[in-house]
Amino acid sequence: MPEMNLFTELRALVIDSLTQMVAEGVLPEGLDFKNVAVEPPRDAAHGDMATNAAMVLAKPAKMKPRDIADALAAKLAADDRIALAEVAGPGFLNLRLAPALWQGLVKAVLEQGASFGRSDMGQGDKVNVEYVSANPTGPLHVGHTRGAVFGDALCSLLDYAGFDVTREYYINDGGAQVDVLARSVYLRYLEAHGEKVEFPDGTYPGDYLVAVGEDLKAKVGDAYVGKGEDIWLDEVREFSTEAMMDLIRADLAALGVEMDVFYSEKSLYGTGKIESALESLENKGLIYEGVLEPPKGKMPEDWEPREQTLFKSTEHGDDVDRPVKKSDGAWTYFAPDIAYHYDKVSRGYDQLIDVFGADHGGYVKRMKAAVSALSDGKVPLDIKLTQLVRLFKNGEPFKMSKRAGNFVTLRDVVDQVGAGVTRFVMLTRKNDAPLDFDFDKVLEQSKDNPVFYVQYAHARVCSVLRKATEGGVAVDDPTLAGADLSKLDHEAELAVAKKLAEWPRIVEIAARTHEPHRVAFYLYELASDLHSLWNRGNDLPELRFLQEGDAATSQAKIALARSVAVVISAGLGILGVTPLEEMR
RNA sequence: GCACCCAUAGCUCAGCUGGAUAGAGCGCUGCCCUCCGAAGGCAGAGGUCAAAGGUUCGAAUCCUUUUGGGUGCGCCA
Repeated sequence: MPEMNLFTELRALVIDSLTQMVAEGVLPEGLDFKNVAVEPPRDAAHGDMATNAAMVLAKPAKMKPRDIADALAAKLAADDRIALAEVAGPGFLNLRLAPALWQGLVKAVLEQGASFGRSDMGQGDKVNVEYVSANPTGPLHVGHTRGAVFGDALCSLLDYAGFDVTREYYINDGGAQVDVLARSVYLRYLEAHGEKVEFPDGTYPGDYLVAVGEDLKAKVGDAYVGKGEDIWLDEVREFSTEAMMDLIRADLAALGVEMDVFYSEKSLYGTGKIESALESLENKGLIYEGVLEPPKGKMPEDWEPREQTLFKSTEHGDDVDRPVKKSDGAWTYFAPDIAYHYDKVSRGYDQLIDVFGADHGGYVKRMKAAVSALSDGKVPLDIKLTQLVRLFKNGEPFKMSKRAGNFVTLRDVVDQVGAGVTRFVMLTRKNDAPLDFDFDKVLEQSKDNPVFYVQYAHARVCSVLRKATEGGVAVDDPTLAGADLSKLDHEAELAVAKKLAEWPRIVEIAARTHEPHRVAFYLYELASDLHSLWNRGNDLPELRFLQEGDAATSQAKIALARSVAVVISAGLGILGVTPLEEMR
């Protein structure tokens, strides 16, 4: 496959050179090169890339770092890709690369287009990412929105990095909350029949159920009026959860999120799935009857010791063992969760990822313990927690009472600022850090608004392409890729190429750490570099992308600009944001 | 009480497998532009990376303890 990751390419060169040095007797046999890194130095004055090889190997080779570095530098300098190799500091080897390498990189971007930066690190491994999984009791709110955006971007990122990804939603349709939903809908149904109803505590008073009550009336007429729960509960529950899932699917669609699998919790009951999952644990000797100690320091008021069926999760890293059956013999919520993850493991995934809200942090250990036990430690489960979203409007906290049922919904946000802006902003913070979302600021057209700044860079490039075309200069990608890129020799231009070179590396780091926000930050930096070059064109006309009357030079410079747009477009694609071609 | 997450510039936050003089935006200070390649540009000041120990050639990053904040803690999902 076509790869243009200069960092891995250069690392391979360094390793080759070290291997040669071993063969020549300069270095002793049996060295481990695993920790040898080739990275961009923090300070550009230190060159284009730096390697720590000499320092890492000094101890095992029983040599001075300086001596290793000198020998390695001499070897590397012989390669025509290396313009300069010099030893610095405690033993760093700083490399300056030949301009042709950077020019070749621009060409590679244009040739590979959207797949420049794709990685095969995933090796086609099957990954299941469960996200959103909101209770089917109402529309999605802002908290869900962050989880949805994060999970979806993570999936795209993993796909881009060569994993085989399944996007999955777990429908909590098996617990008491769907009974509450059913009763709430029933009240709306009575209301649709002209009855005056009140919503007691413990029901959902939200307006969004009015239409569901009316739909129910349209379907069954007055068949349930004046009847007891035993008559209507099952039917109404099913009718209502389906209605809610339709609502949720539509919410997700508005955000541009499409799931591959919706997995029903209810389907685990009465089908033997929970039983067989627990049997699997039982066979490993991890199920027993016992009494838990009360939590210290926070004694529940109605605590009394009870014997329960427990999962020995402490054997797999949990703090205490967890009950899987209530004292009345019914399953706890944890039991279907175990069965669900057992099912995921059984479906042959190499890796599982769960995206939860931060308020579920307490379940991380027990879920990991369960998956570890169920898969005999073979399937890793990573759980990503998304922190709160704090809403603002014009710098003022934007509060709504959830109790009243008028919480801020995903729709509220998307309708006001658009799906693209919503998605990008939700990814401008690490998943485990709280996020401030200001309805006004995210639409601001200025440098401190990353969404705008990145889109603006893309739009600017498109504008140049349009102008060039108007001026009769061919700017299709094949033509640009074939341009004389040796004309790109200005330090300011090479700086942009160097930033482009980081893209494949960013993809791999972000994919490995499961942190899509790194893509958003990188795009901001790339956009910033483009704007910086653009601005320098104000003072130095020779840095302008369009060179009047010189098609060849224009094409070389536009090739660089176009490369930036290609990478921005690819990056935004991962984030699920559509790049803009103009912003007037 | 216990567990998990967090603590980086005045503010909001990045910071890769541990790597060199810790970065960005805002704000502040100074200079420049009034162009239409636009929704400003350039430069500067600003840091005990919460504290203390430890590991290491090297720590914001890993380990331990402490302080301060958030979340959660048997029959709610």
